[in-house]
Order: sequence, then structure tokens, then C-alpha cells
Amino acid sequence: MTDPRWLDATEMAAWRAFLSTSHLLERRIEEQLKAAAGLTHPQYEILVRLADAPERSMRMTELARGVVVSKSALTYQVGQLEKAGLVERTTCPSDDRGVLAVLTDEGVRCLRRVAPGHVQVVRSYLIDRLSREELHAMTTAMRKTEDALRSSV
Amino acid sequence: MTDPRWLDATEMAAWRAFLSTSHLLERRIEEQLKAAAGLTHPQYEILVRLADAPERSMRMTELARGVVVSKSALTYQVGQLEKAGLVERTTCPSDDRGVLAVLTDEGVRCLRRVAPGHVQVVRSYLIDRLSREELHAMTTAMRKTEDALRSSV
DNA sequence: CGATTGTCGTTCGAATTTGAACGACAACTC
DNA sequence: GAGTTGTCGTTCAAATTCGAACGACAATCG
Repeated sequence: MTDPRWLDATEMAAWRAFLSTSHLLERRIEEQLKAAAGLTHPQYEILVRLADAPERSMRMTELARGVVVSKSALTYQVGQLEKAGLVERTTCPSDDRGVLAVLTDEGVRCLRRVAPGHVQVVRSYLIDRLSREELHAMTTAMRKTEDALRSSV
Repeated sequence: MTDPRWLDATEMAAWRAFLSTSHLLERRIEEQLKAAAGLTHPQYEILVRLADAPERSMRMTELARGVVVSKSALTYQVGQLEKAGLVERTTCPSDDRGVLAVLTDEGVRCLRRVAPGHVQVVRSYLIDRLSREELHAMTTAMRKTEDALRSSV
């Protein structure tokens, strides 16, 4: 630890590019969603995950893990979505402690309405600018890091 | 817009991997910095940018652009760093509206102390897991998106 | 020069995030 | 089955974020 391995120019460039890009893209997505539907990005992600889930429902903790936010942040955001009528809460049948977040019909409609614009942003700034090889390389790279981070905690 | 181009399986995998990984890594970095030095990630980035800058100083707006936070967030964080004695504010000689954030000697020392641990996290979860080709591919990909985002606003 | 237009950094209010603490229930162990 | 340990989701306080509005100064153009 007394002689840390610094990042060389290539590594530094990679890290800075990743860092800036992820923040810039996040900002842009947030802006688009807010303007188009009054949704935050975490809120949108919650809707997407629920729509993909069986019964259009998920346990709170599982949902938090998927969206990558703290449990308390998820509690708050599901509350917001509930107020908006896009999500409902049910007590889990198999576990009385548990809560199931369920996507409502209105939630489905909202998602259908909003998704195209969102996908368009992701496409136009990221996906469509990358070759198939770059896309694969990025996925591989991201997965390695994701696995490391998920298993280390 | 009536027939949006959805993401196919490969594209979806790429996007989800990128999204989750960036959030997970951000969380891990935040945790490490807080534990090691009581710094937030934006605060650390401010110190790094200033250390790299001529005269160890930068204009507020330029700094905000570099770190990718809003101007108001930067005002707040520079205030925090000023309280901690790591940064000072100077009025810009060439422009009376402007403010220069300057890294203090203590700021330099703090950075020297904290940087190794931070780099270690970036290395062990991201950089060291990628081959040279993957590193290059990621950099290229990120740069394309970054350029697009920076020039579109 | 005087007026307009633009940029700079700050302030403000509202919204959001996080970790810690908590009560309720589940899963094991003996 | 009682006791212990662990998990689930929520609540709370504190910190941080953002955009909009603002006053101060700069730059441009007549």
C-alpha cells in the first residue's frame, strides 16, 4: 500500500471517460424523463423491472437490488409511484414481513407511453454509436465489474 | 415515433450492464471515500481536478463541467471543502465575476493520503479486470457518447 | 458611450438519497 | 416450543442534488 500502482495514461483515460459519460448520460436521461412524464430515472426503472417480472410484481428488497438503490430510497419511490397510481403494494402471501410492489394497469399504460422516448435517448447517445464489437466489449467489461461488486458485498 | 426501435437482447444486455455497473461502482467508491477520508466522490473529484490544473486552481464553471455536477452543487461542495481547509476561493484577476477555486497545501496532502485507496478500488473492480483491448473498446465507446452529450447541450 | 444581451457564481426551495435504528416476522438451534 | 439470530420494510435525520431566479459584471453592437 506504500507504493500504489497508479493508473497509466490509457487506464486514466478509460476511467475518466467512463466516469464522465455515466454522469452525463444519467443527467440527460433524467432530464428527458422528467420532461416527458414527470418521472425520475429510478422511478422509471422500477416500472420497467415490474413490467418484466412475473405477475408484474416484485418484493421490495429484490427490486432495490435490481434498480441499485438503497432500501429506504425504494420505499420512498414506490410511495411516490403509489400516489401516482402506477404501482400498488400488497402484502406477500408467503411471507408476512414482505411487501409486493405490483404494477397497475395505469402503470403499464404509462410505461408504454414513456418507453419509446427513453429508449430513443439511450439509443441515440449510446447504443447506436457503438459497433457490434464495441457493444460486446462493453457488455463483457461491465459484467465483470458488476459480478465483482455484487459478490463482494 | 409510432414504431420505436426497441433494444434487442444484445443491446438490452449492454445497457443494463452499463447502468447497473455504473451505479454499483459509484456506491462502492462513495463508501470507500467516506470511510477513508470523510469525502464524497464529487469532493474527491474536485480535489483531483484542481491538483491537475495549472496553479492548482480552476474557475467554478469549468470545474463544474469537468466534474459533471450542476453549478449549485459545485458551489455547495466547494463550500464544504473550504470549511475543511482543503480549498480556497479567490476572485479571478481577469474577470471580476469569476471565482477561482484553489487547492491548498492541506488539500494536496489530503489527496496524497486518500488517492491510493481510491485508485485501488477503481483498479480492483474495473481496470484490472479488463484486457487491454477491452479497455480500449470501453474508452472509445465512452468517448463517443461523451462527445455526443457534451456537444448536444 | 449607452443599451442590450450573455455569462458568472450564489441563493433558495423542493425533491431525493443514504445509513442507522426500529418493530415485525421468519428460520434455526437446542 | 422457547430463544437466538437474521431478514424485511419503514421511519427518521442529515446531507446532497437540481433547476430557477437573482445580482453583478462582461461583451457586443448601435
